[in-house]
Amino acid sequence: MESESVFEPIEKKRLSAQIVDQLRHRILSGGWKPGEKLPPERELSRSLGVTRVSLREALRTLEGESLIETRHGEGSLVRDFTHSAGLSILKYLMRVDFTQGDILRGALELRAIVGTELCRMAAERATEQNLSALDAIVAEEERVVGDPIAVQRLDFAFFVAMADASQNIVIKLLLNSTREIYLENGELFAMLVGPGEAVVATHRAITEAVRRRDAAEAARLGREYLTGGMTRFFGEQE
Amino acid sequence: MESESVFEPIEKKRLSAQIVDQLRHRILSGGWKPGEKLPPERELSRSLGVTRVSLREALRTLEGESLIETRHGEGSLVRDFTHSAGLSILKYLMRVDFTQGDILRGALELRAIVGTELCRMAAERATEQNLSALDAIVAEEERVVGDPIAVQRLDFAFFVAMADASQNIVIKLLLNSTREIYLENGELFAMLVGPGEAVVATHRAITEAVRRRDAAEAARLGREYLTGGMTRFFGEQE
DNA sequence: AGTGGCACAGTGGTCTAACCACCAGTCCAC
DNA sequence: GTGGACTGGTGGTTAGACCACTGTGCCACT
Repeated sequence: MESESVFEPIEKKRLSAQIVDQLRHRILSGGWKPGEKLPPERELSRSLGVTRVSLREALRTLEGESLIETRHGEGSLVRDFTHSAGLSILKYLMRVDFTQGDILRGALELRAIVGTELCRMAAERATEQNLSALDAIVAEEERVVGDPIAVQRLDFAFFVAMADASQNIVIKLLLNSTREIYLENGELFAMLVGPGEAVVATHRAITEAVRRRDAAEAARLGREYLTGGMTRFFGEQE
Repeated sequence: MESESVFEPIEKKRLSAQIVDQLRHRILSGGWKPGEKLPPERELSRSLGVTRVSLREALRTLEGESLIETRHGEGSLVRDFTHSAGLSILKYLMRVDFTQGDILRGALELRAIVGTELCRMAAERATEQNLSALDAIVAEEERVVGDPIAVQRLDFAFFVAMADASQNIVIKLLLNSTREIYLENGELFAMLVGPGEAVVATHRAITEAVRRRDAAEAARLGREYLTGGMTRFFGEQE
């Protein structure tokens, strides 16, 4: 869709965003442990070389991610993200090497589970419009089949379209949570899904199964497709 | 575990949190449409009767939820949450009646899908420690079996313990995203899961299947349990 | 000894008022 | 027509002050 520029965009980030990055990394990597208190805002802002205003904007973001909890008159506590945080932190968790394998494996497992049933639901409920959207994506994939990254991006678009077809907005939200992970790790996922030709063939087969309302076949194809990468990557799956 | 007080806790909320509630509701209910620009900060803060500082803290939270996007020199845009937001907004989306049925149905479908496979994975991977945790929850359930809300809370705890047993932290994060929904809608879910005795019986059966490493049976029990409520609520499932 | 009231120090919450930085449109000089 | 300067509108950041809440310890009273 969009053309790719040769140049990297210049990164300009708000102070608060930079602070968030720094503090979040510290929390996720265990530099601050659950239950521990952050330094007082006045002190922390001084150490960071910013004003309390900027720091506080950052704290609101971290609070939104359930990584900390701020209490008036007491201070800010680090929460146990394994118990409090949602999928929004997955992206950052994968950057903190630290058991990265486990996290990737877990993500792929969830992807396979949900993706399989997604195919089933799409086959049961897709409208003509949904089918057209799927067709359009497959056609576009055929056009760029030689470019692994382009195919991998369309692979994500294909599943978003399937989520639309499933008429289940909750699954769409779940997919949204994973979009950036998918797009930021183009090479990794390009390897996982295999050669472009195979991807397109599978997508076409799934689309046809959906068109025939053959839920069982759609689910079978989806499952095979989604577990294939895991097997290729981790060896034998359990 | 914790004893229940007779009194409701006094609600004290930060200004920024109140602003977030108000703006988020406006976005999710369609009062501001995707692509639309929010009023300038100076103007919006004046309308709300707060300073820019408080407003900006609120905007950082909304940005973290991917409901808006703020650009230096331009303004803040409303994003299309169906395309950008993650599961964190599900809780609020359910409060905006507006197709509430669809959202609940979607959430229950996802719950059934993931829960079923969760049972399978737990059976394949649970440690002795995981099994003890499951036993403890079932025992506690037996103690409070007459109190539907208490049972419903333990139902959630049971699935968290199952997620621990699955050794899949990504699914744990997914569960975290739904915790508040579960706890805030005690009566609804208490009705969905059925009478306490049945809940406990199922949990015990699942625990035993996990102990025997009988993945197929665990999955079957889980599936039956999780789709039961949907059928009861929505009538025949597809 | 137990109770309630009070003062104090530490910390988050909010406000004010500037000024800096970026963006888009306009107009002008070359 | 191309590049540069100007300008108005908007977000980003700063500084410093003051308000509000929490926990602690002391004290007076019972």
